[in-house]
Amino acid sequence: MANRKRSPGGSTKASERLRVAGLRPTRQRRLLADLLFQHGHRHVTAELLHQEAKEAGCPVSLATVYNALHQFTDAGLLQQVIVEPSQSYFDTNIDPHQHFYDEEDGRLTDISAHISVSGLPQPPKGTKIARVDVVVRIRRS
Amino acid sequence: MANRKRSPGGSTKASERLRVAGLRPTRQRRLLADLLFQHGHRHVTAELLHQEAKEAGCPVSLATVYNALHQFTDAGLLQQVIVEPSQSYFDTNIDPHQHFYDEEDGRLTDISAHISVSGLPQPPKGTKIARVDVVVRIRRS
DNA sequence: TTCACTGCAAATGATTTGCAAAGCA
DNA sequence: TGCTTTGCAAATCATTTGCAGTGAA
Repeated sequence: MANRKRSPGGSTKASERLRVAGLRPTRQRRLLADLLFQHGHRHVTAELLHQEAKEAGCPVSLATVYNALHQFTDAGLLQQVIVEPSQSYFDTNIDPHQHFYDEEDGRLTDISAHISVSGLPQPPKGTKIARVDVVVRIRRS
Repeated sequence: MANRKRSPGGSTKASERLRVAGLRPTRQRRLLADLLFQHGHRHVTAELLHQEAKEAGCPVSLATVYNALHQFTDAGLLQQVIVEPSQSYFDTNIDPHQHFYDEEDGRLTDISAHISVSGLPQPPKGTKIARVDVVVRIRRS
């Protein structure tokens, strides 16, 4: 590994990101942030991330992974994607966008094309639209 | 109650619907079908339907409610709506349509307006689009 | 009579929680 | 040091399953 400069507190990219988000950059959170944000956009489940941490030689408790995923989401670093009952996905792409979801292999993919949804009615009175989720469910032909 | 004609087997509307769908019209399934289809379109959870059966004076085991909901769905009488991890909703409206979902009170509403989604890209090769789900998440202002 | 269906209770799987020990500021 | 965070194990919650008893054809 190349030596990487870091200040006494451990100011890597991940630490920076965490600090900005108002989260104390602990060892576990730094590792998870690295796994999540180091290589472009990703879609992960808690189980998967937990597994990756273990494989990275830095085991983190599953409970901590759950905590971190929710803290990251609350801090606006992640977005939760709901496509299955009984399993949560977290997306490192926090811009408004849509997904392909393959029900057969449980794989989630960002749709890069710009999709427009027209004809949306007014929301019921007393409410406003918080978000419009579009999930395109696909199957092997 | 008005007296309602029924053949020996119990040919109510519900029985008919079940028979057509290829499901044996048992007492429990008839009750659940009545609760579901008697009064226009509905969105129910297993827990809610179970509760309603109990209140109707015809308690049905929760396991049976789950079985029935899935059998009805497989038979094309219901559609499953996924808006929350950890809880399944079933919709008696099986036509393609979209939903408002209020995250605060967990209420699901059909969108009656015609929504069009344009700009959908080709699905990944080897796959085809099975369904496009649109969920408009709303919040109290 | 026979095979599908139901009900119960136990099993499951994802997620959460309580609490003592460990870690960052 | 003091307050936050972690890890473990136990608790929860929705859902599923195994299996013996029940019911529809």
